[in-house]
Amino acid sequence: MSISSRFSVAIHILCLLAINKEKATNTSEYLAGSVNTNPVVIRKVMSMLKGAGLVHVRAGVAGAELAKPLAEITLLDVYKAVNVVAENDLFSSHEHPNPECIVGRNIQQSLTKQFSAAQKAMEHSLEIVTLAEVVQDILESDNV
Amino acid sequence: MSISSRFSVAIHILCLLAINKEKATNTSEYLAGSVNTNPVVIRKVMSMLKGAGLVHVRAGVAGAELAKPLAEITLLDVYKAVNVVAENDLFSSHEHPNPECIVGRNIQQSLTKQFSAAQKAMEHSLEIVTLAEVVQDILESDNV
DNA sequence: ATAGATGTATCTATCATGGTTACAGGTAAT
DNA sequence: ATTACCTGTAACCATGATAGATACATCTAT
Repeated sequence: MSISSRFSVAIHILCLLAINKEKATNTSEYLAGSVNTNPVVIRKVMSMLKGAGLVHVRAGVAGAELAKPLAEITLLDVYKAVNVVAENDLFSSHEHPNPECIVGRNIQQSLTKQFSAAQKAMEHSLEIVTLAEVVQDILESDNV
Repeated sequence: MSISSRFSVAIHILCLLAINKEKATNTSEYLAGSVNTNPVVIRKVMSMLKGAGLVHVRAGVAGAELAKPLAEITLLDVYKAVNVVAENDLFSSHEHPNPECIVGRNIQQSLTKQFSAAQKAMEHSLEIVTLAEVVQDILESDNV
């Protein structure tokens, strides 16, 4: 299993919006060309980013733009926007363990605790990085 | 997406092996009854746990037992044993972004860095918990 | 030899993913 | 207002992972 590439696509899009300032050229087709996918895939992701208030897009008018400064968008914001992992659902548990067994009737509570902690640790790691850092990374790599 | 319940099943099995000391009764059928699944599912998981050196099982002979003390088995050990997430593959990235775009040709390197950090944070959270704690949790919950 | 267990191969239904086509509806420019 | 071009979305498809199930080979203790 793997977390959907919708997340990486979303990051890609947002970075590109930040770098390419000419709003009107940021069409779903242009973005699809950079990501190397279908324009509809881009529009679906864009729709989620719009719903989360990260971008401004208008039906019928070419181009999208960031709704916030780069430094105010964390990777966690993007991750939540594109809904790749549901709340407390990074790990799945077997359902309906046998309540007549001591392990069966108590393990879920314990698993939930540990799984939730692990998921939070991962999400916190995403929370401390902003898109500003990612863009800077990209610019620096390109200058080498 | 969600990480396979093979992981939670594996934890369940190991806890049960620790609690039910009568080795001979720990057959795949008995374990399946507690987990509430098919005995073959149990045997598949058991096969992976055996490969990782966490349990002793012998073909043809009923029952399994832990190969190590509970306190020496971390959740990370189990997670790796059942192979639910490949190395550096918790997050998937879109492949073949456009190398003619500055974002396209540099983002993967940056994503890999961030994704790998997030995955490590999650795995570290699993590493600091041993099965001994989970079993204790189970016993305590049951005594309330 | 037999009974009962593990080890696996194989098949199935189900579901998420990513890509695609098709089209409805919005907007701006002529 | 017509046109050209864009976004928004529904619908469909191929693919791959998952969890369950059947079937059977193989092993071991009695």
